[in-house]
Parts: sequence; C-alpha cells; structure tokens
Amino acid sequence: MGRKPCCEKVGLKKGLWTAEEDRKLVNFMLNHGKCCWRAVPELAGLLRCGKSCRLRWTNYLRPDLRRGLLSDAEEKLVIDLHSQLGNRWSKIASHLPGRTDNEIKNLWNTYIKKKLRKIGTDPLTHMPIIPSANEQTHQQPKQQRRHGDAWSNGDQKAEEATSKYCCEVDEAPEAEEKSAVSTSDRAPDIADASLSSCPEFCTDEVPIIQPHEILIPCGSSSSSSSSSSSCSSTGSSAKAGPIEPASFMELPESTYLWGVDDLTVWFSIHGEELWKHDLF
DNA sequence: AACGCAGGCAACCGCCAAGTC
DNA sequence: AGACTTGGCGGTTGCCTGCGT
Repeated sequence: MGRKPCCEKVGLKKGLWTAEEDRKLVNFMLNHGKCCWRAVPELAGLLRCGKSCRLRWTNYLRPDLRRGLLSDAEEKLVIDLHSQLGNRWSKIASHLPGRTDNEIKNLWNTYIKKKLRKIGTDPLTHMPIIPSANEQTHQQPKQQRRHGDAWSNGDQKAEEATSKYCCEVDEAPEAEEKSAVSTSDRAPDIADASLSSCPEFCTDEVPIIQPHEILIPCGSSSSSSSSSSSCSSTGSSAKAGPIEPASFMELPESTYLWGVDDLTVWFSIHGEELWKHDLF
C-alpha cells in the first residue's frame, strides 16, 4: 500500500550524534517530556527524523539508563531469558532495568554469544555443543559474514576452550569467566534477586521500570537487586531508612551534556520524588 | 611507527502491530 | 472496514578503536 517514510529524509542529518544535538534533545525531553516523536525534531531544533531522536533518547540519553558491563547476575538473566524468549531483545531488556534492547542485543552478539560458545553451549539452542558434530560441519550463519565474531576468529579460541570445558560444561566455566571479564567496572547486581529472591518471577509480568521509579531508595546496595522494580513500584513503601546516595540514584551518563538549567529542570521533574522520600 | 585487521557499539533500515480517522 | 500514522522491534551496517604484526 505504499508506506510513507517516517519523515522527510531530504536534508536530515544522519550518523553519529553530536554533543550539541544530544543537548538539544535532552533539553527538549526534560522540558516537555515524551510526546509525538515525529514532532520532536522540529520542536527541539534538530535536523533528525523522529525515529532517530527516539532511538537516541531510549538507547543513550534516557535518564534511567545504566551502562557498562552486565553484572554476573544480569548476564545470567539475559542468558536465561534468551533461552526462553529467543531474540526478543526488548522483552529481555524489560527485565533488566536501565538496560536497552539495543545494548543487550549488542552485548549478546559480541560478548555473551562468544562466551557461551567458549563454555560449550550453543548460543542458539542453549544446548551443550557436541564438538565432533560442530567443529567440522558448523556452517556460518549469514550474519557472520562480516566479522565472524564468535564463530570465526574468536570461535577458534573458543573451540580450544571448549575442548577444555566440554566435559564439565555446567560448572567449570565459572572461575574462568571471572577472569575473562573485567570485574572492575561492574554494575550492581540488580538482577540477583530477580532470580534468587523472587521465586514467583515471571518474565511476562515484570513491569518496565519508569525513570521516576529508579529514584526511589531501596536500602543498601547489596540488596539492590529487587529494588529497582519491586521496591519502587510500591511507591509508598519507599520510605526507606537512611541510605547511601549511590544506592538510590545515579544520574545518567548523559548528564555530561546537561547544563545547569537542564539539571535544574531534571530535578524539578524528579526532585519531588527525592523530597518525598526524605532524600534531601 | 605504520599498517591492517577484528571487535565493539551506535545508529540506520525495513517490517510489523496497534491506534486513529 | 480499510487506509493511514505512529511507535516499536529485530536485523544489519558502518565507523571507531585497540591490538597484533
């Protein structure tokens, strides 16, 4: 039926976003909130299509984003969810507060998939790899044609590792994984309790965390696992005891783009939550 | 030091589903 | 009921960076 493009492509900027563009978008979003994405570029003074703005906001500028490596618990959660849901990245991401589908998709394709292969697990089926059947006959999926990622170069190393671990696929890799992954910049283990302390955890029922929700304190960082969703969702229950600043809120990475005015606006929007919970 | 290559990640593309008129 | 719009999703691409030679 001839679909119209989402926007007039002529004259629109593409490619990486500049700091100035980011700032304009952040400023607009903080002042006006989420509205019709089609109108955002014009209103924000950007030469981008609305779709591009939406992606930039949701994947990079959103205040509630957490960035950096996945924690072990998050990683396990991703693997577990992927085994249940497949490549439904948005669904998977919805169970990891502060993580985006794009981020998880990238992490899966670059890191986790490789790691699974390394420990002798087929990232597609989540079944143990039978080396004899795979080493010689494994056909490279079409997506591997560019870099090959885990299936080519890294895969060769992975196969070597696989030969070490294939006999103890279930348990052995743990220690090895620890060394393979930088532990210095780990995010808090927010997903721990999602699995361990929430036996009723259901992948289709976990609400997507809202920006204002993550501001609600949930006690010490060690128990922050279930905090983001369960704690915050209760709202009134957020009247927590004394907390350490880092345990209840982190300004998004994008705040480097925010001027004083922007931060003022942001606090005018979200600060109320902080006041509510005696955080100031 | 220079070069080439592979990996990582941000962003784009095209399709789909839901909503609106 | 069907055309159209909009937002969202998953796959793919292209650029940048770090590492090995």
